[in-house]
Amino acid sequence: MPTSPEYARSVAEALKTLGLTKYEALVYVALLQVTKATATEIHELSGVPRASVYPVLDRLLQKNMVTVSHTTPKRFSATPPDNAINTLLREIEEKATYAKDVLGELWKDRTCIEGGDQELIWNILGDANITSRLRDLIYQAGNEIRIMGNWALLKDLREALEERAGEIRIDVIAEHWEGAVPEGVTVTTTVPPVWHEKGKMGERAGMLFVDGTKVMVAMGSHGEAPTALFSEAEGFVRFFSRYWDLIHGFGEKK
Amino acid sequence: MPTSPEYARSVAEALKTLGLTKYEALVYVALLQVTKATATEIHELSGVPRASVYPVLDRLLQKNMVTVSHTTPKRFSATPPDNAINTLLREIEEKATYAKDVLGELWKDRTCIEGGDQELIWNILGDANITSRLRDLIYQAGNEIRIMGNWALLKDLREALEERAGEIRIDVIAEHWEGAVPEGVTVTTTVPPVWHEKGKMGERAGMLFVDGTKVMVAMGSHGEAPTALFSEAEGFVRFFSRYWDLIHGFGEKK
DNA sequence: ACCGTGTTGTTTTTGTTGTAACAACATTTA
DNA sequence: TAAATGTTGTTACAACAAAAACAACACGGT
Repeated sequence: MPTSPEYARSVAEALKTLGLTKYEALVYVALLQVTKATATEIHELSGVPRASVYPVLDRLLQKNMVTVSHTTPKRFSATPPDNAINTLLREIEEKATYAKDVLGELWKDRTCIEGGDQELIWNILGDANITSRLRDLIYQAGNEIRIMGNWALLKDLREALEERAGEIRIDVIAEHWEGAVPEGVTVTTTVPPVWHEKGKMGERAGMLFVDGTKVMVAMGSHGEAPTALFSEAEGFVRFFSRYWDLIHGFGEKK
Repeated sequence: MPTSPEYARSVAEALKTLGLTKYEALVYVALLQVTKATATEIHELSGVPRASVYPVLDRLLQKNMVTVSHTTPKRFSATPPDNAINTLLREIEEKATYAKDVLGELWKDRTCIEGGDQELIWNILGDANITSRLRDLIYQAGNEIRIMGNWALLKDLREALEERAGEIRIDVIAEHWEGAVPEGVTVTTTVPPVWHEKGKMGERAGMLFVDGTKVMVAMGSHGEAPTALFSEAEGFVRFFSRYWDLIHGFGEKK
């Protein structure tokens, strides 16, 4: 039984995303809590069946998470978590850059299907994903950014906006702005548009124009999982562009 | 069928270490090669059974690797690999730091079993793991480093050695040294000790002393998987220390 | 009525999880 | 010294869960 309280579960979960199995996680965590142990001790400490301990330790050896001393009986010892996890992580990051390389190539010369995809409206699901997409759009903007939204949405984009502030024109419409306004950014405060009133304040809501050709709109979830829309469709862009101008008329420069 | 040749397999492998399943990888790679596609097209492109495409796309949607357009039929589009993979990676790295935190705490106050583990000799398996361990030892050295080895072993440690060069005393014994010798490092060249002659030259071989109390010896694999030994056992340390002095007598400062 | 889409089950397969049995060895006991 | 006991390391295999592969069907549009 791990002396640790509830951490056990969440840590095991974390280790699993790093590529370990449940048993591997259990054994490693158990082994961390002593300086060394025999297979049987590990079995008692971790709750993993004794017979299963051996193959598990083999795999952990390959992964450089434990070391073995060839005495009788064999003794095992955990490598310090910092080293062990960094090793795992390096492996993963390596694969990641490789995948990025190859897939990036593949993607560059993808075949352009006729019926232009620019006319479609794409959905992005999930809060984190929406923020992530907005950030990407900001970083990849060519010459102009216009963004309007509540603070819940804007606060996670400050960093990205600041970084682009020097390079391209950035206009912001917000109910308010907390902290310093970055150099090169124009902030217009105005009465809350529709999406600010809507119930829960914590929900991200707003819209982002990039280069006058792309729009992303986050609408706040109506009970469902949060969803945002992205499009380069002309009608879609024009509609929200009008809306922007309308609101902009009300606002006051800051 | 993916238009790509043999990459397909290795990329799928890489994506799996990032937490995707086989189907998820296949679908994503297929979808990358076109600007957009319906479920049926994805099925044809990827070889994944049509019925399975839907749940797979759902999961990819959650992971922000594809977007959906709610037309009839639904259209799907891959998010650019850079963004997609970074999102995956961030998730994993987050878990990793969490695990490091919690496990680091756990490890700090592990219960010290009697029969001192310092008297044991520990085995480290695998080439990468050996290098990684050597590096860790170098970074964590308190006041002195002595290292002797062939170039195959030394060349991967240059960086680590350079970093510590200013802070602590470092002595190196090598058959030769390529490139500039870092400031603060003493290199002694000498005739190749036993392990240099042994057959294959590419194999890492050598020994590392840290603070006069810890030794790690990499012996070159005799057919088996490469193995290194680590110990703080007094007899073990003394034995190799003598050996060091012996070799050192032959060498010439450089 | 027909075709393709999207959905719902069910079977097969794979890999992990869990149990049982056993040979090799060391230690104790007679 | 030899038998008895207990532990270690291995092997085989049952149980289970998740993913993969297949089959069937309701629905909407033509």
